[in-house]
Amino acid sequence: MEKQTVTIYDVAREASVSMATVSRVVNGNPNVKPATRKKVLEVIDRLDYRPNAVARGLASKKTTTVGVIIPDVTNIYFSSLARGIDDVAMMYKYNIILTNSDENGGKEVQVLNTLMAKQVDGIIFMGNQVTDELREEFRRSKAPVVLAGSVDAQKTQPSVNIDYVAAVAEAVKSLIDHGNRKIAFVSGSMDQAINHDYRLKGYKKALKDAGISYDDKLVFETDYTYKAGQSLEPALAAAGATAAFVGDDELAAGVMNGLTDAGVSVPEDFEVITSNDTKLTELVRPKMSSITQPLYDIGAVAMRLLTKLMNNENVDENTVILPYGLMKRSSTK
Amino acid sequence: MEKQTVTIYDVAREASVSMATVSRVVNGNPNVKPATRKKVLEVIDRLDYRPNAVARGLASKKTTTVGVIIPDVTNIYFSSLARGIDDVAMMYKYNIILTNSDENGGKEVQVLNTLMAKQVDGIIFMGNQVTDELREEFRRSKAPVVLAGSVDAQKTQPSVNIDYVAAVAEAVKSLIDHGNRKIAFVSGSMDQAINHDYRLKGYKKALKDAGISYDDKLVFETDYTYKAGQSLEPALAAAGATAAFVGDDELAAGVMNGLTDAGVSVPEDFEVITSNDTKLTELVRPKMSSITQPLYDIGAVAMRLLTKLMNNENVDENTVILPYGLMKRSSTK
DNA sequence: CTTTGATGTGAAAGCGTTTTCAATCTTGCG
DNA sequence: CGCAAGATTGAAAACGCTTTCACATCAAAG
Repeated sequence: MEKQTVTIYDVAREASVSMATVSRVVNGNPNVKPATRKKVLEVIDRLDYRPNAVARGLASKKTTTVGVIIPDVTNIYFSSLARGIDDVAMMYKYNIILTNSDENGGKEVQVLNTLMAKQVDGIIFMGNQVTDELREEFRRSKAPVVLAGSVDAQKTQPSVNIDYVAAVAEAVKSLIDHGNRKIAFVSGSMDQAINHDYRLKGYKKALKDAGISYDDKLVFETDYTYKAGQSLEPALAAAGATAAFVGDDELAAGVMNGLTDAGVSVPEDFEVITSNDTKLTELVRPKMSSITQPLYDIGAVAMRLLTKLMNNENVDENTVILPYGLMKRSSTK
Repeated sequence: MEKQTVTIYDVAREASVSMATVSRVVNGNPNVKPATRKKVLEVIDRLDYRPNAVARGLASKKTTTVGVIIPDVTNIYFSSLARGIDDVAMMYKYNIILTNSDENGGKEVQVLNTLMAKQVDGIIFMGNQVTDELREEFRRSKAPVVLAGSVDAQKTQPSVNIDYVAAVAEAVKSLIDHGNRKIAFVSGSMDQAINHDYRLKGYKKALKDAGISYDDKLVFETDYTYKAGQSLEPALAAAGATAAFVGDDELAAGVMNGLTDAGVSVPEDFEVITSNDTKLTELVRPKMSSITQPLYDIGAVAMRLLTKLMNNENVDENTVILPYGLMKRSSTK
């Protein structure tokens, strides 16, 4: 006893009008006489008719769904963006197909292809390593692609970010202003544009402005995990660092706790400043000072931008830069 | 210059075979002569043909996408499940349409309807307040619905969980064993089945087993937020509690930090045990003791169960209970 | 009472696949 | 060599909706 689906045709028959008319009332097309509309609406209600979005998608070539590629939902930084994305997507009647990529190039390409096969109307990409292959896929896509909280050195795609260079420079400067000379730069893979082309650049700029020479012994390239941060203490000590700029909150929490566990007190003996201002900064003790970013908004604005692109509205600025700030909590003096 | 899409028909023409044959090779149907298959494959490659999943969905009545309703991606507990869901979904070639519900009944119903309109093949629901209306929608759905990490007192839907009653009872017992008599029960809304029908039941059981009488002054119904937990200290003190069982990790972190900030030392003066064993338990200091749950697996198993349901395979047990444990860290003696 | 320019409505052609069902080939065998 | 049983293929009908185009209707204008 498979449930019988009622189609637009059934409604048309019952209301003694054509499918076209039913389609019109369903889609809010104004060219329908009120009386007719009412009649159709009643039948729709009586039959509990629900339009089939797949058929609709095939006929109209619009699916009202967008693909979202995220490194890992489990990472609060990204899930915060995702939340912003989903909220405005819903606001504009879109749905989100969400897939985790682990920032794995091969997986990203594959996912991108299945998203395109599913005829998504647009794509939001998060991940900081836009390979040539990926770029090529973006280009081939008929659906617009916007990067959220993710940079591509070649700036070929629309994107929403903050000014990482300036933000990091400012954060590092604050550390310098507190008297630190040996400041560690702790972040993820240098293959990622955000680390290599932005954060590190900001770091170097701050050093240079203060007349401190750059020393790559102070640069720590690691995983974005709590554990990785936690086990960094010996290396940090060996390098003689007295402060650290960290590129991810979870990683920073690890660094800080590792330090604390080793008897180093933060911020007295060692200052830590992190990058993403997620909830985590408030959970740990001491609370972590951080660059602040409008996480939710980055996602929201990216999605909003995407809706414009999908509608072929013309947008004045393809790469939007949102404001950042610096929040002093207790992991810095 | 809109990109021209190549269809199955183009491939058929170029390969001088019928659409049916192309369809067969694309779908790996074995009834195709090897030579033909090769020829078609070559054309597909040359034309860079990519099947349109929407058309496929319409024709086959299968979309290979499942809907996932999540209270909030930003909550690590749920995003951990989501990660498990997505991974096995991908393993079985499904995609996930993810939507945040904020556990808001109205939104849930609405979302459920749009998911059904999009013809998802199945649905995974997270959220602990299955209203009658929701239950009715589930019933009406032709797509199977499984609950993940979420209970419905009426047990009408397939689900994957741990034994909350036993787990909480054990957790509370451990607190009792440490000499506590006044143990607070801190959790979310009592409207949620998981709190009212499971956790509280476990809590009462433990008390009863120990001959301690139940006192509803010790039950704190609040939001699942860090802030809510943090501001609970005065109330906890007023009630004379010396320990607390908390239903959510973020909330627990708030409780603990609130206590600490008020000069109460954990675990010496006050013990805290939490429920979800997310990353957060390790981030805070002291690290939080917790009930352990196979978060990722709950999601993964739920998705696996769903695949079976979608395939009409018959499953022996509709409600699967995964093992839990107790992890002693530093927030308990 | 005719003309005219909306305004409403319906017929039918897609949209790009899958899926019968029947037709056509091939084989193995006697 | 002839034939039944498979093995391969193709024709065409769905799938459920949107959209174009033409036709019918109607109120206002002349």
